[in-house]
Amino acid sequence: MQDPTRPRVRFAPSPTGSLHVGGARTALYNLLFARHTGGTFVLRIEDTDVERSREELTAQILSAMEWLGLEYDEGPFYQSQREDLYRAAAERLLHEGKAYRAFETPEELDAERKKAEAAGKAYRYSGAGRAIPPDESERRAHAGERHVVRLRMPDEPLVVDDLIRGRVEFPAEALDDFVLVRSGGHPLYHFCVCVDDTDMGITHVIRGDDHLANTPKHVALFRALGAPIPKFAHLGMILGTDRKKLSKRHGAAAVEEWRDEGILPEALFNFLALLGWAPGGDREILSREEMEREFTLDKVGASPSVFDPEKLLWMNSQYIARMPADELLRRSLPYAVSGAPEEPVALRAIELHRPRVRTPIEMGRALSSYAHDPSDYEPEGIKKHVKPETGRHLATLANRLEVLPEWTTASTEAALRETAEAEGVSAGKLIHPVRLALTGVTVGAPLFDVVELLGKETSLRRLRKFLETIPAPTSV
RNA sequence: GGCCCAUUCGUCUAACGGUUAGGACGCGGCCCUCUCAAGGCCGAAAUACGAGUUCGAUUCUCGUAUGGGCUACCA
Repeated sequence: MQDPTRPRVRFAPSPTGSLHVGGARTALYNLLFARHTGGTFVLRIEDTDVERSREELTAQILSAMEWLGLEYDEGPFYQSQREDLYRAAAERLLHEGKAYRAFETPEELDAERKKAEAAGKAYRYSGAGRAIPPDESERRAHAGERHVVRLRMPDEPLVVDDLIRGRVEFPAEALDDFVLVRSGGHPLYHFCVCVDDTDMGITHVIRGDDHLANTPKHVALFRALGAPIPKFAHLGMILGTDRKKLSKRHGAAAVEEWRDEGILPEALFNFLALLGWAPGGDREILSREEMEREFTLDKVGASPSVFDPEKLLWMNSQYIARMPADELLRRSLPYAVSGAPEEPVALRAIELHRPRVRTPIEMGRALSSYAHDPSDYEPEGIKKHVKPETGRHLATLANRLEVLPEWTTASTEAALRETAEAEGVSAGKLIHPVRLALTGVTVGAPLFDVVELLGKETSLRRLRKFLETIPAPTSV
């Protein structure tokens, strides 16, 4: 049963697209608010637009929410299954004279709108339906005449008390008698929202700024419904780097795209939480518990924020740095497409590469490099590090390594340095080509750690294979 | 067009009338170093503009500019 002293909030996506990061942030703030206050987080799917809503998109949104850790307490409720409720509410509003039927056709309305536009005036619905006596309205409806149901808006200004923006007043002239129910009988968005928020006992509406201008409609509706008016908190929009509302044009705008990029759910969660909210102090990396403990609406900012993928990636690397090795291994393994070494080696490789990767995808690649010999060598590296005498040096080194009694970071490094000295070159002259030989690339973990992890057999095999691909050792 | 919202380093943000305007990402430098990272230290970088109110404005008010949102029988 609903506890009247506990807040109830909701996230209400409409399944006309995948879960957008803006929507995810809204859901996240609702969740944090609910957890902080001991309230309840309800999920409601707004699928009243039968033309645009798609079932598979609902499933996609649900799975993205689960992945991100956006768990709800009640729902999902589907508006498409609650039409009786809306119908009854519309009936009641009609009965009480708070709403009325209007019989204009869409074409007539369109013409009026165009006329107003041409005259340079703001369009408003004529209000003709208001004047139709109830019995006539009833009769025409029963006769099957197509009509919509409109709300009778009050003539006074409507005030929205927003927890983030303060008091916002909307002049009465700006508000139209908007449509509650379409001529086909389908209830419309604003109507469903208010009926549902009332029915579900929603106490706080936390949503995007794009709904602020709709809020006076909702206030009027709640009043007409005789329902308590929830508190509102309108969040600033999330923008792309060009300061336009974030969308597909900006690249990844959907949660699952970031998932596919290798962003960890906890990193995205943390990043999104900080887009518009600052807990105070200088902290950037916060645990879920800390966020739940410290989240309050009064620390949420009103201005829009630009989504910065660069910072997200940094945050991801911070989570990678803090993750237990076995867990990081588990999460990276799916990306080790050409195999991974045995677990003991893999766990050590994790530690070696942890500070060098920003995603499990990169880690997976690093793991694979231990299981598979390089198939080619970075051309730039060859050019830079392979000199005429390099082959000879490497051959000498290989022979020396071959007879090493023990194979460790220290012993192999000593062997290489001794070789270099004997050949009269700096250690770097050997280190770089050896890295190229063993890994195929010029950058990576400290060489002798790699050598030890690879083991004697693999290291020597890769070294000799490399020797075959470069100019033959010149004789002394 | 009308209505509404927003405006601190390039970006995310702190500073609830008095601060050398703080932190983080990114950027540059130095240190560390076999490379690349990570890490440490240092640095450049902001109160959109104009009026008020006030002894004093990033902070309060009003205008301007810029950006955004809404203005459907979409959500």
